[in-house]
Amino acid sequence: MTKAPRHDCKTELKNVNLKVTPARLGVLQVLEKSPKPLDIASVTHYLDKQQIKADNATIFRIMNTFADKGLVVPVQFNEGKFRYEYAPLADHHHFICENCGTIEDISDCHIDELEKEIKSKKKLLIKRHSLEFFGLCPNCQK
Amino acid sequence: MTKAPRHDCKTELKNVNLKVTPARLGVLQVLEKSPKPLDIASVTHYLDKQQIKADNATIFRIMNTFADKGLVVPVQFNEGKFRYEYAPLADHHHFICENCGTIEDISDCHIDELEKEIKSKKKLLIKRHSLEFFGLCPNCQK
DNA sequence: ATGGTTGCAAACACTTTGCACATGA
DNA sequence: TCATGTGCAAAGTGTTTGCAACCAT
Repeated sequence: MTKAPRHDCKTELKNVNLKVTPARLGVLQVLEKSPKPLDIASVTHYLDKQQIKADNATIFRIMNTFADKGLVVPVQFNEGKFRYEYAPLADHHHFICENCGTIEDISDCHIDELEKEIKSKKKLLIKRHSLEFFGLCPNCQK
Repeated sequence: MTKAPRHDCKTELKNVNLKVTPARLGVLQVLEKSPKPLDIASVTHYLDKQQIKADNATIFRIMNTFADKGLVVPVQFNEGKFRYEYAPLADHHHFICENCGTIEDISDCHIDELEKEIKSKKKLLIKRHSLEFFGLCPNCQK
């Protein structure tokens, strides 16, 4: 699998015809370094800490733009809100603790084979899938 | 002792210690007969047609109660709202057309094996999972 | 009789939008 | 410069909640 150049968010933005602004850079950076999908509140908090001033509406707009451009993937964990995951990191799945909300990565899912099977059976064009597991993490089982 | 019919909604409600009311019966009925998860608006619409008067807040409350009791499973298809599926029908998966919103059932997913694998590797207690495929249905590919 | 249910309205959380101003290329 | 991006405030959804009245058991 190919990896994007590591520290070049600017190029990444230019590649998809987006102007480089502080808010966009900040959002892209935090998403790239986050091991789990982030909600808007978390992104806002990160930008605050970085002294990057950005309205909530702007962050929503940025996320929607990024999603359109394929930079991020919106996901929902039955929380009633969206989270966003940096697209190149999005080819794995998640376990969500129903008690404390901890999110853990799950990989090694051979869904691809399943997708092929479905494609051949029905005439569906599958672009992506989401697979989440819900339950209790080790701590919350006690 | 008279034997209850198989799909007796009243009995189903009593079994989980819920009082039998017109709204609850209506909600349970429409969920049982629906081939796909329904959002609140659809349920409201159905109740209207059946001349069952019920406030939106009541329907939300009923859904949450049903979810607590395990009668229904809330699901999200990245639409920004919840849908609800009658639990006994919920052991399959879905394909959602990103263009027209059509929902199609997908079955024959052997995720169970995967779950076992994960359980043995990590100390996670998995209670359920959700698997959705997104893409274009036959009509929208044209 | 009484506790569980509901209607209503208000509050909430999340997300979108209109418009004027600011900014990157 | 000029199209694009942003801040602000307002509005739009979806969902929850407080409280009084209501109703199933």
